[in-house]
Amino acid sequence: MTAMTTGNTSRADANRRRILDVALAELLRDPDASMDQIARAAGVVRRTVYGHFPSREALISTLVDEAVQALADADAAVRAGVTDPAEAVARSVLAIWQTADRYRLLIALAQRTVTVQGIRDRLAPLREAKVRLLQRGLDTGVFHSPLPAPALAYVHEQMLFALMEAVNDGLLAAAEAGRSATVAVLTAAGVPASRAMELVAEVA
Amino acid sequence: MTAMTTGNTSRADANRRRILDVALAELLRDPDASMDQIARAAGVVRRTVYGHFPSREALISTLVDEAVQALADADAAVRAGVTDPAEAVARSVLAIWQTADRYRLLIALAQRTVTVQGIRDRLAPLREAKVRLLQRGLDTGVFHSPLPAPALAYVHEQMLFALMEAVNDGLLAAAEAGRSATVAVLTAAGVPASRAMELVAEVA
DNA sequence: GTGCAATTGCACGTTACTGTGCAAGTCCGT
DNA sequence: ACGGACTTGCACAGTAACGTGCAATTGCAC
Repeated sequence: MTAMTTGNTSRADANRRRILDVALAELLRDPDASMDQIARAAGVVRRTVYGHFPSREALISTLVDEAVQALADADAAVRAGVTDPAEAVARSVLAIWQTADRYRLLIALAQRTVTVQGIRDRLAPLREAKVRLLQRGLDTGVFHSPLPAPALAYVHEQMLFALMEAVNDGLLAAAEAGRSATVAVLTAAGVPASRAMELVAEVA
Repeated sequence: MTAMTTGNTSRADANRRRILDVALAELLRDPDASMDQIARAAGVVRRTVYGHFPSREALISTLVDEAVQALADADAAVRAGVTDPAEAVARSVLAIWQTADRYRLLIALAQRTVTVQGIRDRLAPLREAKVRLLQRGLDTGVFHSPLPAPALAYVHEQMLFALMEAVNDGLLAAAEAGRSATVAVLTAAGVPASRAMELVAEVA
């Protein structure tokens, strides 16, 4: 197991990649999944995982980094000069939905975790941007809610969580899920269902 | 430690009660809280907890039973001959909000848990009732959503979760939280914000 | 104030997981 | 078919938690 630190052989890279993918799935299913569970699920022995990641912490940290990156990218795509808050939210939700699993991991870990110090911190910029967006919508009367913007942001986060769960449990068709989720989120922000559907049709 | 099984002395009862209360709080904070953490938080030694509950499993199970009971009671109060689905939902949310912590424990444990077999089962009747209620609202046009009733039920659950979190984090005034939450949930079901506020004012 | 239940303190045995070391494989490019 | 990167298998030490037994102690109730 000596090397692997230089890691440039394709075989090792493929394994590393598979371990990360499987780890994401396993940790989603059970946030306390052991290294052995993850390794076996990846078709590899525990010892091999330690060849790629020095510790469980490091593995999860890598996962979190990738997730934050994916989210930031998705978010950047939204910020492309959209002025209407409702449209911005619509685009944002649709974008996030694409990286649903990673988003979900982040939220799940950020909710309750001493595990990786600073998930909340790394998510903070995104959260704040979202809050500002919602605030603007509330101020301009595009959104209507008795909730302050930060609370509404929490609600949106958890709604997406709920809808991913619903897809997992077969309660919601995966094909339609993204659009449904977007309409649901807009509706929760007080946008009339009719207007929400218009927007989604227009954006998607 | 011999006895305690007969448990009728007030001291033991008080301890048992306190352990349960503290355990609820600790498990809410960290679903993986150890028996030692719980015991210490309850101002008691680990060994004493085992005097009251034969196992961690049993302790949690008791907590779940109490929570389900509290929820069922709250739900029963709602079913008192209310025909309008929107009003029923409003009453339901307000009632559940009263037992927020317990509800939250249930959802948190039910989401991810091999721990106690059958939390989902024990919650199933309540979930189904909720789904039927939502379905009726969708059918009669009181609610509007692209989501099927079961998915909407998930969303409502998670919304409450998010709002409790928001209260915890000081983003939402505790005094107003119940009413705000109710309006938010109704809004998410596609009830216009104005109508939702009317309803809440009327019910509360 | 005394008695008995309840609590404590401590010492176990058990299980499960993490992270590491090392020797023996296995796979792939060349 | 050779060599080196990668993987496996196994063994190990360290840690943390569960659940239990027992003797000593505390504190209510009467």
